[in-house]
Amino acid sequence: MPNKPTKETFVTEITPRSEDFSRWYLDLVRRAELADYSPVKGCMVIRPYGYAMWELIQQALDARIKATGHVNAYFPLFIPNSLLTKEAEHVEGFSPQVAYVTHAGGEELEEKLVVRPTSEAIIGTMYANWVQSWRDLPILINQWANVVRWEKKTYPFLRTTEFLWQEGHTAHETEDEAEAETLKILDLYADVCESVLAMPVVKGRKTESEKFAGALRTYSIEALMGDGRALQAGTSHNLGQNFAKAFDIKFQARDKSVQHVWGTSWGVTTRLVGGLIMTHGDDSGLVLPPNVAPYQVVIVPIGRENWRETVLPKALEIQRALAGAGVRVTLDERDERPGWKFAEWELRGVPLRLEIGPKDIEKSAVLVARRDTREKQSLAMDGLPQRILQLLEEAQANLLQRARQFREEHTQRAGSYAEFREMMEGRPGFVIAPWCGAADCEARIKTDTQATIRNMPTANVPPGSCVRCDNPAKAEAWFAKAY
RNA sequence: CGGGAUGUAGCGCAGCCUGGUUAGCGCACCUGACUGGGGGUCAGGGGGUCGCCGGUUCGAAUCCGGCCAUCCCGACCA
Repeated sequence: MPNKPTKETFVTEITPRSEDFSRWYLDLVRRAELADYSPVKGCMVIRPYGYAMWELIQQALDARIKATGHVNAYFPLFIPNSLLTKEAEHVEGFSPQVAYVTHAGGEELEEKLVVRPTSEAIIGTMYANWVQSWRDLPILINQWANVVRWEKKTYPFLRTTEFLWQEGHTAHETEDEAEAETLKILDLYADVCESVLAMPVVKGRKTESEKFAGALRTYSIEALMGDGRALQAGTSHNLGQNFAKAFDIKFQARDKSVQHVWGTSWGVTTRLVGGLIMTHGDDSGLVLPPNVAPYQVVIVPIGRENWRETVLPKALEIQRALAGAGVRVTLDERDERPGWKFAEWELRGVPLRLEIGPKDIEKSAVLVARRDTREKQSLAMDGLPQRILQLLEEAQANLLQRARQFREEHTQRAGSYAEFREMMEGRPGFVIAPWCGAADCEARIKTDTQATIRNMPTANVPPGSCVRCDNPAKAEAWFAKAY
């Protein structure tokens, strides 16, 4: 049922966040035209507005990946099945999710092809040909690609059968270098999340049971969504020599010995778009940080029947001035009522709305409404672009600050298991607790509370015993119910 | 893949139990007029193989069977 518009929400047709977070999210994805369901099960269409957000994330990430010495390349979508099966743990981990091509060209293929769920196998195979000497290292390659993982349960952006991502694959001379690379990328991801998406993340190491199939160690960044559930926003893996041994990636070292390379791989996906929605959105719709807003400013002309003659020229002038200052700006000159346009652009999360009407022109001013705070103020036309840039920065900073505060308010420390369970049943969020390191303890906690260890931010061993058993603690773990 | 629910216009739904003219409502959409600083009003209009296949019947959106899809809850995942 459509909701009555109120002063607070202004928007119809979106389930209130507090009423049903999941429906709110799905309504928003559809109404803001970010994505649409497709005829293919589990596969969504990313619509232009949603794709524009992904493109901005790509640009920010790509620039940072290149600035740290990596280069882009492209590897095939299809992988011969025999290659995928070379690394035992890797196959075992991925086989339930793999899609195969068995027929092509009107015939059954001699060897079925895997539609890549990730590219370690094909890239490792190529690296084996490319590496001879320590002088060939490191190899620092990234690719932007689509991958397919057959999922039982799908959800727009957060979990779809086909998704877009970037995957970096590097090969190094030493273990230390590979570990440094793994952590460097983790920092890079965290920086993009915080400075571009205004989405604070917790960096840490994954447990054995949650690590990437075939990796030595997996690190992740974890964000907290508006409903108190955690979202894995990116992963970085130290592959050790596992894939090098499986794919025979060897080099002659400085000391003349022949050794296997040390590998890493790392990725973030279109899931980030979902994370963005769930971090900042409200009952009126999306709230976009300026750095990922396809439009940072929308200009809405206000006026009487002849506004096209009286107001539009001024609006166009402002548009040109802002565009000239590097602002992504659009002018809404559709023949709709202003109030309707306000609601529509709020739904789409545009950070700043400029209202320009006869009254403003008279005062040589313009009315600015902020999406993040809903504050309105009149600004002089003089020096407007500089003031707008300043407001965009303020909005960006405010959103990060607000999200940080939300996370802090939803992060607790548990001393006992009783307390832990109570916290997990009560207000959702992160619970920090000492853990003994045993997989069965971890599994038991999941059965009892649905919470999993998201990651372990430090290598420090906390004093005392495991939150669930009496064994000494080996790590401080961040628990949460996760997407 | 197990348990529950739902498929009727782009979206949200009524009609089904108790079969029977032309399948209806709200929003959205199209045309026109008046409007225009927070989702306006009026008038006119377009849009449906009632998820698919089969059965029962003189007659099926409605009853029966099968299939498919989607959503919610549990086991796997970025």
